Amino acid sequence: MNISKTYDPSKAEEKWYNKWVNAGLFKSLPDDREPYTIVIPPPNVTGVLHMGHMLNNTIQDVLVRRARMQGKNACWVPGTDHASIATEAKVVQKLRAEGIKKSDLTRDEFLEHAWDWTHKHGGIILEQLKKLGASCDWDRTKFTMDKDYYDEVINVFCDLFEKGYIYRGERMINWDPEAKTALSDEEVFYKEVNSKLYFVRYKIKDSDDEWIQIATTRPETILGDSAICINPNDPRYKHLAGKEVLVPLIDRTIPIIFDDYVDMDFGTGCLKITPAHDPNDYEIGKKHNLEVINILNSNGTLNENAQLYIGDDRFEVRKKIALELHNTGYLIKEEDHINKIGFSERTDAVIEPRLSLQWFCAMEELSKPALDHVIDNTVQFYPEKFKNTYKHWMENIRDWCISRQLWWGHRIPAYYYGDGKEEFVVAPSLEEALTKVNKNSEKIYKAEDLTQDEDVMDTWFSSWIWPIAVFNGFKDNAEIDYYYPTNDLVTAPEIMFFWVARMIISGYEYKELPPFKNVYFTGIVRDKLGRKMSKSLGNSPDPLELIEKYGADGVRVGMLLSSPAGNDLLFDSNLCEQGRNFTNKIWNSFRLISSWSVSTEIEQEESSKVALKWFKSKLKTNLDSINESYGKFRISEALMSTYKTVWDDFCSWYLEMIKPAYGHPIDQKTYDETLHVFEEILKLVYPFTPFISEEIWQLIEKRKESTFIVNEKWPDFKNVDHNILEEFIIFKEVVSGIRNVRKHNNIASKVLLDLKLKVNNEWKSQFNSLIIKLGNIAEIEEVDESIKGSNSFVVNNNEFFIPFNKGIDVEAEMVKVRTELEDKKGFLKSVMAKVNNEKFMSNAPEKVVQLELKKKNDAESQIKILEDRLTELSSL
RNA sequence: GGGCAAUUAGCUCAGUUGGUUUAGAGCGCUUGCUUGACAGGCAAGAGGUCACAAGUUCGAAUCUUGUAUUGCCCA
Repeated sequence: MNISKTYDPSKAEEKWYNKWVNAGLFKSLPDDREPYTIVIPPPNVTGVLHMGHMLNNTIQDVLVRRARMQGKNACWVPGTDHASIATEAKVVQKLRAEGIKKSDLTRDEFLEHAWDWTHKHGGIILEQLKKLGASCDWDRTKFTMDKDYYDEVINVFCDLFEKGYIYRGERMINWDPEAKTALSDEEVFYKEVNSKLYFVRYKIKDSDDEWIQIATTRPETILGDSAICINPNDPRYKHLAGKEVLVPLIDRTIPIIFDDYVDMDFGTGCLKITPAHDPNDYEIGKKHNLEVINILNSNGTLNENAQLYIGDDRFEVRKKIALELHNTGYLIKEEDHINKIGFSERTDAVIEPRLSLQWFCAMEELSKPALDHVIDNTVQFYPEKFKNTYKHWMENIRDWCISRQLWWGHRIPAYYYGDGKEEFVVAPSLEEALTKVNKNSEKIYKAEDLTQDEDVMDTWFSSWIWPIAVFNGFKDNAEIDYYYPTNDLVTAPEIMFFWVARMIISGYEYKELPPFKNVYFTGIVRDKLGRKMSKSLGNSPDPLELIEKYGADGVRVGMLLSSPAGNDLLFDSNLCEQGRNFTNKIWNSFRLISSWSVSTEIEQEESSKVALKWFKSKLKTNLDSINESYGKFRISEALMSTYKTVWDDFCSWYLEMIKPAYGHPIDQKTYDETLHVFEEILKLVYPFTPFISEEIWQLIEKRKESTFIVNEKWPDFKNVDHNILEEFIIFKEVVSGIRNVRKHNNIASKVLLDLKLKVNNEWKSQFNSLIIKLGNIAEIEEVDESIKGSNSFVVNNNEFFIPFNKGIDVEAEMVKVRTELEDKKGFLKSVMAKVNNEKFMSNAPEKVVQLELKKKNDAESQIKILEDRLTELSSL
């Protein structure tokens, strides 16, 4: 077999992915096996793969592929969400480029464009996931706007309305004047901005020349002022009780009120209250029964209520009014000021607090089980620290504003039959709405008398039922019973509240069970400098280019190498390079094995026998720790153990141990057993590097058509020989000792050496044949006396000598021995400090004391050996 | 401002209820290797008063308190 020197992933990956899919390996149907279920966090339907997806989906694929090998019925459900705001924004943008305004279209026409866009760009991301190797059951691909899914979202809305959770209410909401929609708190991000603090004076009504000074960052809202508020404890203003002031420029009369909400130290201690345009002011306004004067239109321009600057944009007005206040003597001064301002996550527009009639979902009662069952670990978070954050949020949960002033999404099933605020019904369809309306009405309404609410629901109001809806779980069926609760959810902590918490809430509400047992929070993928990867910074590599360059397996390994759960991953393409090198290492180990000619004539060498015995025990202990790491969701730890099993134990030690001399054949027995352990190793690496594992597994022998490595069982070894593992450690030290002697004396590895051994401690000779082989030793001879004029080293208190006919560098050797001696003496000193401490001897557990005594003895005999050696050397 | 984390080698991280030969890994670094699997490699090596200070203890990276710095969440 002619095997290339380096592994080329490009051909293997596409070939095997197609074969896997065609063989239906990723398909899952309920059966009598134990299920293992993951639902994908649905990416935006028109999005493209970014590094966050890469990390997230690699982890899911690793978990799913391993579960499959463990004989579980693994089901990974893929899909996308409709991303209401993001998608609608893109469609609007595209139409605008074509000269079409959204307002020129009817709702249905617009939706047609949106669907066109979705069909054109939708699902690209799922195709990209296939390149990564994602083993999803593609037949189950779900979209939050699929007909059946859509209906379930509507049903949930109606149901929660019936139960009294959903209500319509006036609230101060985050308004995006650009997208003209409400945003949830989570969709607003705050930035520190350099702005100005304007000090403006208001004239006290009916006074000659008495003024009061306020400080504000938003002078344009003066036109909507309803009061001036002062802290009742502020001695400076006590005399103003009961007075009124005039709003500058428009001379509207407003009262002076007192509330200890006001910070006496900020600004002048006088706060202007604009209930329509600030959430805190709104609360104060309610408390003091103030007038609410809304001076802004939905697009951020001023309306008639402002009296001035009608139709001008809020930021324009800020400049103009500042100037006018200055010119008219109202503006006392301006100061530079840094404050935090909310921006829209989607459009980057400055958020405008706005009073508006919205749909809300009351959360307090609904969310109770979701809080309790995370606290009691029914749903287990990895890493656990996120429980705190979760708890904190859930205990202070606020009602969820679920309406969005958009068209792309699930339209709110509320039908209005009159102008009154309460004249509406909620029903899944117009027909049902009509029935409902007419049921309690004297007037008979017709379909055309009803108008449906124009708004759609928050996207998260559709994805919060994802784990149920993907299995059609609102109707009784075998699938939901089998797959639900799902096992693991892998997602980013950023969407813990948006999505994870709400899924748990809906899970308990509709299934009385959690949607998943474990939540694995990944970190955020950042660049080397710790900056979050983003399009605008341009610091994110293109995932597909990475795959092309390093292979999917290489990138998968690279992503996982340094990403412990919940820790941010500082991504560097060096990691992928390391991943690729790893696959190449596996490849070359196979290349080596397959290069051997096999002979049935020759006996198995003793060294190979020992090597196999050791490696099987080693493999078993490694497997145990790998399984343990998986069990704790320490995926990068599992990867590192796997990596070292392959690289260090298998390649660096085992293969070198059994490698036949150049041109010589290997015995049949060793060869067969080696192939066997190699196959086990391929299974171990398979979850991380499925492509190369399959490629090699299929090259090892011609397999039956429809036979794949994934059909193999996850390794399960029995019996560990602990003795041989301990002996190996000593063996390794001896080999290192020999290599060091070679290095320090410039002796080529080809040169055969003699090794003399003076046994001071017991010596088990099991590994002797391997010392000879790996150390390139002619023979090992046990001696009673030290060998003068030779290099030496000590392992486990036994002395090893390598006579070398050129003689040794006495000076260098003495330096070496002295250094070692100093180390040992220092060590002994630290041990003696304990042993001589009576309190230690009497208080510490017997086991610990014994250990310290053993350390003492060992150190003492080592020191003696080294001192003797030094005397010897100096006599030379 | 309130809450929650974190701080261990140049970098990214492990370090189980305090004790297992004076702290481990991967990468990087240094020094040798044109070694018949692999330079995408091999071998050897350097590198840490475990943020700082005090305390508890026979014994502290590990527990307590304080300080500093960083990150996240909330207002």
